[in-house]
Amino acid sequence: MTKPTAKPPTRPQDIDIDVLEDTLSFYIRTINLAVSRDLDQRLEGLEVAKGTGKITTLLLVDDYPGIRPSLIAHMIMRDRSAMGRLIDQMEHQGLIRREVSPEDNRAQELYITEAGAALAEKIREIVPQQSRDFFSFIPQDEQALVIDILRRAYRRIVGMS
Amino acid sequence: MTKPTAKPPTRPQDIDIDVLEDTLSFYIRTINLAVSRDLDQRLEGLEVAKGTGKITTLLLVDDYPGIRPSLIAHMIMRDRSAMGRLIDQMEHQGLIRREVSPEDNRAQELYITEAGAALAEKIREIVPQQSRDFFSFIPQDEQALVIDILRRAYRRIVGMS
DNA sequence: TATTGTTATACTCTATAACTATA
DNA sequence: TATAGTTATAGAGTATAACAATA
Repeated sequence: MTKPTAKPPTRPQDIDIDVLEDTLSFYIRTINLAVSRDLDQRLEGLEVAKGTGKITTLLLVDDYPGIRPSLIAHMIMRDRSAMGRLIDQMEHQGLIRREVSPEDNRAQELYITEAGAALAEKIREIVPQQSRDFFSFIPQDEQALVIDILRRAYRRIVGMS
Repeated sequence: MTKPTAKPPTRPQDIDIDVLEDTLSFYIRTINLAVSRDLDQRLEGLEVAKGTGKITTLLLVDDYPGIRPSLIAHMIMRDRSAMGRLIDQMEHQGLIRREVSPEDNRAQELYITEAGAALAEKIREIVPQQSRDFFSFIPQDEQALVIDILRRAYRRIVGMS
């Protein structure tokens, strides 16, 4: 048994990532970093950035006037406390407003503002486009395939199916 | 034009997620949250948790004695400053150690410790298993398909191909 | 007793820039 | 002048638990 004399690799091409090579969670986690950073750049200055929460919240409040915070929290996989701070922020930015539910005084109802609706419109353009651009090196049919499978995963995780 | 009288949805099944429905980045970002949380639970107490960085670093240092921080930083998509703190932490935990490169005094070489090697062994079991378990509701062949496509995305992003 | 949302805290990650030492 | 790594800092996100009000 001799000490290994091989020089360590210096280029990404020379690296074998071990068991991570076949581990889906690894790819989800690393690609998430890259695509999230890219998205943040695209959204720069647009009051929405960092974390999937704001975008989804804006769209859902726009689509469903009166929707409750706890339902959105569920859809974006955050707890109520994180959701509360998200809403605080978006309310201060004038994107949404909250009312106490007349039916259940514990609960709130969320409504979009004019500024929020305008931003939602922009978001609907930018966000899907960013995704297509970022993954443009993956052929369309393969992208559709991945989306199809991950959509089912998401729906299963949040209990949509 | 009358005010909408429809009641807002109260169940995930009744929600349409708008343009996010066909947006790959959305699924990557949300599923990342869920799978990362699940992985953290599985790794509880194991000195490795939060962020893909530690796991990848441990495996690469174990596989490539003398590998440089900047190369690992590149593989895990972090900058040198984040990498430095990661190494600090793992060094304090006794998982790896660093030496100054004899060839280039600016550079460092990373080496695994006994404790680190032992942990790497455990990681090689747990991490792929967690991924398989978490995504077990996706049929094997579909999982392989997604991995295949995302692997190419990852390799492209970090310049392995 | 369970649920909706709030508050407080401590921890981690992130991004940026300025810095040193060496090449 | 460029590169490897360090340090400092400010901002965000995360997780947890305890809490108030209502049902």
